Amino acid sequence: MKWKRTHNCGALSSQNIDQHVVLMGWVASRRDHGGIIFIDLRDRWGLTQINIRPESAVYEEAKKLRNEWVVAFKGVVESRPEGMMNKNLATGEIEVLATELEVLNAASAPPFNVFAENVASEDIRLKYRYLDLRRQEMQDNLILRHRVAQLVRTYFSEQGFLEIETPFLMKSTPEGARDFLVPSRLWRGKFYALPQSPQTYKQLLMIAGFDRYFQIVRCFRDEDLRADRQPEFTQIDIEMSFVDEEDIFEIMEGLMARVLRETLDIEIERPFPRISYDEAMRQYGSDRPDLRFVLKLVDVSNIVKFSDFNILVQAVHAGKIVAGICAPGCAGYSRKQQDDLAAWARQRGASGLIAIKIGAGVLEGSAAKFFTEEQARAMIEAFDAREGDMLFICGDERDLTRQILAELRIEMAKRLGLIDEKRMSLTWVVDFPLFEWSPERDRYVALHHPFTSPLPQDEEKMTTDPEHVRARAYDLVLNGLEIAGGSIRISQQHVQQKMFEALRISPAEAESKFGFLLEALKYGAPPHGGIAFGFDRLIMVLAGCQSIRDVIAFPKTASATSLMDGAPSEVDIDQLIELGLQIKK
RNA sequence: GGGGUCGUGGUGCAGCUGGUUAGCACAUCGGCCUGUCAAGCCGAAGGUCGCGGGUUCGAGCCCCGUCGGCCCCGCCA
Repeated sequence: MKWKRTHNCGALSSQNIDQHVVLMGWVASRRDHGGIIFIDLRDRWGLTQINIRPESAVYEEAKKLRNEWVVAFKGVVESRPEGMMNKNLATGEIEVLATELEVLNAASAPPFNVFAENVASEDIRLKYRYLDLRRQEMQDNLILRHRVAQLVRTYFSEQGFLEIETPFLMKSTPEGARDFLVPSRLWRGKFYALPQSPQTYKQLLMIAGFDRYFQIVRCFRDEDLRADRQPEFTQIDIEMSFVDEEDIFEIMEGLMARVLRETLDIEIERPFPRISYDEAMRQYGSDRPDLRFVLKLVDVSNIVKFSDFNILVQAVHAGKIVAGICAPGCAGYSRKQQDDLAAWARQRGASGLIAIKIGAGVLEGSAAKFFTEEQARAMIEAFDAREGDMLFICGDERDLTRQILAELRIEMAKRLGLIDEKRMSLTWVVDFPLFEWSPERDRYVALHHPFTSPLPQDEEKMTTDPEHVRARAYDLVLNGLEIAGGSIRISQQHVQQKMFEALRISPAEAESKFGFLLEALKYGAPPHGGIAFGFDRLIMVLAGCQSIRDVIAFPKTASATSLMDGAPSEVDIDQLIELGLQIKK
């Protein structure tokens, strides 16, 4: 490198005309006219056009340049001729007339074009991730990610929070997701676990008196992947002392308002709406409803059960529910379209999907005959349906019905264009159940985690009626995506013990797994609670991406491998021996 | 663990109900061209269709298996 860079590729403008500059970067595009040659020089900050004239000393060498070569140009900033300015380019008013050129590194022809609109398939992109990351879109995503991370740090610091690091090598926790294990060399046969979240540590930090903690921290869960799930992902982890739900909501709403303002220039209304878990399930069939559109589920069991619609009457008598959604303007759906939707529903386990057209104040179609005039009116009223709408009705077990209608609700919203893509809809979902029955484990498990406080008025039901105990737990839902979740924690040891009892974790087991926390709770634990944001998911939404892989520099594939470096891989036998491990095939 | 979908020159795609030399664009290489901005024009090289097996006179196309990408269910306190 012969020279010092004076400017980056996005810095120059007509302010710099006549200045002598040195630019360094990658060749994004070469336009050789036989005489004059134009090079678009690219770096993180932008693109600057280099002009190489036939009479230039570097002309012959410049002819050899190819895409993605790394080069340095010395030259003079000139105004582009009248009519040759490029308004799409920040540096479009100027160009650099090259006087000297140094090839810093020639490059092989890249496996895909970095500077093109056609994006390579994802496996190729992942294999050559360092090239994929050169693309503008990926650069923008990671720059956005950085900006939000900085915002988060600034915001919480201003609010009196401390960023404190917690261990990555920790004790394996039995509840929840599968742990990634790390074998101990010094303690043969023993293992560390990578944290699924710093949950217990942040509670201990509250007990230690730090009062307000946050951390942007990596978490690890050995579960199957999805578009919004990676085996390692990043959380904004937060915990606060001497607070209740309101305090936490206020701080988090402040954070979201600021992030949305400073990234997307969106002013969000506060306080955010709240909906109970029960209501969410009833009205939307989901604990993370997308509220960018309405389209509520309506339970019509009480109307249908008096009709002559035998299948549905029987369903209600069998303890199932009959519910549906009203798809606006869909009365024109053909027989085939209806059948396809029914097949779609059956594929998801429904016994069927009944379509009922709405006429002028009456029901139409083959199902209409089962309803009296009065029942028909009641149906129309329940759905707030209008002429030309179509009801889609499902009659199955409560949870299944809701689940299918929840999916149908989203599917229809997409088809009918009911979703305003620009809108950011934030909602708190509150009053989650504390427990959930696990058929596999034949016991109750914590829906959130075993340190979640019950609602005080439900506390006595913990052992007698676990099903109906509500938790002081809350999720923040953004456009149908769970982006944060948290709870007020148990800060009293006797409640914590009751929790383990309800989960059928024996005192001995509780002692061995969580003894340190139980012990800590004895020594003056302040009331505390917190929340954690899925940082990748948040960035994904802000960036308008469909997958968190696009906002993570080096993500894994859906089968948890890294196509670039080949992880996971087999290891040297000596490494295994040292750890006292033997592979069983 | 299960379901779906995709897999064709370096890259992105096309390839009709199976039928002769597998097309197109970009990239690559060579030539021409002094104002482009994803430059243009002319030309060349480059694939046996992820892999294995089967059906057939004949398979990129059909069937089975397998590997890989992606999406979903289960799973994810």
